Amino acid sequence: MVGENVRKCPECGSTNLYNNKDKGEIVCRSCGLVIDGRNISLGKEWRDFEESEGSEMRRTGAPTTYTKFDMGLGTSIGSESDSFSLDKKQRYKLQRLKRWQKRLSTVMEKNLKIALGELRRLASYLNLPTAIEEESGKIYTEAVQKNLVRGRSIESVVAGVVYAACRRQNIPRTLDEISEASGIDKKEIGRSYRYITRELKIKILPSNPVDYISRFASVLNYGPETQSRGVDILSKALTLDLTSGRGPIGIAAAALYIAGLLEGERRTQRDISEVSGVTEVTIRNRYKEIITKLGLEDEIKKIKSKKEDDSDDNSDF
DNA sequence: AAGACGAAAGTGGTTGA
DNA sequence: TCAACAACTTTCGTCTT
Repeated sequence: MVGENVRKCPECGSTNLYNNKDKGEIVCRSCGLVIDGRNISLGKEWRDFEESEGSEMRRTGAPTTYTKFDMGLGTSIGSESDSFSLDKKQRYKLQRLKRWQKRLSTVMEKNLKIALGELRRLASYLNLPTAIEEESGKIYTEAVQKNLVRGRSIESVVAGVVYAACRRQNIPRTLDEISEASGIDKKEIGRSYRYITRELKIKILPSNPVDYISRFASVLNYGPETQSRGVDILSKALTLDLTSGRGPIGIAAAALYIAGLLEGERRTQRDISEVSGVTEVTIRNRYKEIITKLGLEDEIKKIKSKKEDDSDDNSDF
């Protein structure tokens, strides 16, 4: 990964940064800090990164894109004279296309224009990679074509669509985050999200808690050991039954909490609750479940008594 | 005083009759 | 369409550090 330019990690000053495109994050290799906070507007740089990493797609003029209402083409189907050489069947097809385009451009254009503007705003606020924006645009276009936006506000549907796109690309954003970015109520987003995915038959696998770990960990200033420990705990919990039906975020949060205890980087439940968006109670419940099922109770007790005992730092695992 | 823990009641969504 | 149900939240009291 070359071409990372001159950015430095504000935490440790290292220039050894890693652009994790999958997660939409820029991470410091030395201290694990996620540098690209979602509130920082870095839209320009994002594109730079993508191009410098050899993505060919953006080299030849405007790409076709779902983030413009007509995919950026601006083409309209021509008049009769274009079709003189076509046979009957094809000409009929062409006519139908023209009718379609007319309907599309009159009824849906306005809606799409507004929606895609909102979409872009959201994506840049949340610092989402372009792939998400594309997918969101695609989904939304489908939704409009199937008349799914009727009673709902454009904004709420856009928010729901963005959430869906994030889920599909395994780039986790919580409902809370999208809610904050869009100003739409969490419930409302969830509602339109469910509606859209159901009607469009978008299959979304239950989100993997592991996807949340790295982001939460960096916000909480956990070191890399704790982070991988958290993933470790999490994957063990996954192989047991612990995850079915439970909210993945709560599980991720609890796993991180435990990892913090085990690695001596203690955070309060409230801290974790704040960054993860689930309550302390839920974290506690998952926490208890996990440690009993994984047989971690003794280990944790040991650590706690060690703290009372003396603050020796000869712990080895 | 702050954090951890847990009980009890409430909320919104899913499911099955 | 409604009731039962599970997961999660809110609130609050108690214990621990």
